[in-house]
Amino acid sequence: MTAKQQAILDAALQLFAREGYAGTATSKVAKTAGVSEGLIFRHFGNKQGLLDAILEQGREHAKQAFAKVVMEADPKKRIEKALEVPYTINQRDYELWRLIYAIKWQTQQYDNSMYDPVRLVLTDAFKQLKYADPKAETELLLMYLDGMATALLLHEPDNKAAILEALKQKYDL
Amino acid sequence: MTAKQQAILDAALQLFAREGYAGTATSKVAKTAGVSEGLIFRHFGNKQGLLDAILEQGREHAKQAFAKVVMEADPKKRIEKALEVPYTINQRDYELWRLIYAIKWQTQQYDNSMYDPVRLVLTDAFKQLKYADPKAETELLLMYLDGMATALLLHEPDNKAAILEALKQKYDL
DNA sequence: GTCTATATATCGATAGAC
DNA sequence: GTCTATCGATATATAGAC
Repeated sequence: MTAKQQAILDAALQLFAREGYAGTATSKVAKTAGVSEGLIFRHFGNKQGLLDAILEQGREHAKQAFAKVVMEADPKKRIEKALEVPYTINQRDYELWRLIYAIKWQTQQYDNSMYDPVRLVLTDAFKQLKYADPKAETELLLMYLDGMATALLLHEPDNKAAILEALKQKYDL
Repeated sequence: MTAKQQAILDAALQLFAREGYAGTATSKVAKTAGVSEGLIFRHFGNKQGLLDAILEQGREHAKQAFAKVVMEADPKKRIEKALEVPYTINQRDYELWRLIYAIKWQTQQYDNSMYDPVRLVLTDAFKQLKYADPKAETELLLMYLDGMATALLLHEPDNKAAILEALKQKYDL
């Protein structure tokens, strides 16, 4: 990975996240990165290849974010760690996450199976804690995470901590 | 509103929702609607005007969806009605909502103040019910709604009803 | 209101030199 | 690895006839 390659990725991430994938011209990516337009195609094949390279980094981030949840043995602590996941996202990765969230609304590019390992361990936790419908509880919790992440990425509420507290209370945490 | 005008709006909504605003050519909208391309610009000025016309309809839908929540006098019933809002969306309006949700990730086009009247009445409800932090509870509930709407629009979970039940339980409903 | 024809700019992508 | 130059296709938008 050369410096110019990384510059292209950085510029593309920033522009794709802010103005959309289709809304961003490769010429603009090149100009922002300070490289020639041809270089983009030399390194990434085509525009889609450039997006794929960025999203691949994103998948790694997601895996890392949920690793602590999956590894937690205690069911109660596992749920608590899951609720905290959106808050563990580093601010400097926000643009990457905004792109991921924007892309999922684009044509059938949404891969929901990514969260299946998390589903498994959460359902198990709710089962151990004798919840009436562990599967429904899991989906509900994932929905909350989605809503919370959306709020953080789009309008950063000023009472973040209080919201998390109110949520934890609903799970007796 | 002539028949062809409506045909343009219908085609644009479908295509913008499925392939994105920037990703959809006006020529494709014209072809799908069965009209000439020039007619689009005659009626809507430019491509952005076409999008605005669609989103204006969307704002009306949103207002209608939350009307029953705002009008409910009983605080407990008000919260219940709010939780049910995503389920009241008609399936044939899904494309419109998908477009709205996709657009909100595009450059600062997100207008969060739209929900301010709902915020007001929900905070009031939580206050009446003696919740510890009514404002945090309101934001939390709105996040739930966002996550739930996302789930319904993107992958329609098979246990919708059970999820709503699990959620209602958390508010003693 | 609607269509055909066209202007003009920009798009993604390639070729070839260094 | 990187740049310059350029291609053909397609984009938004306009003009003028009916």
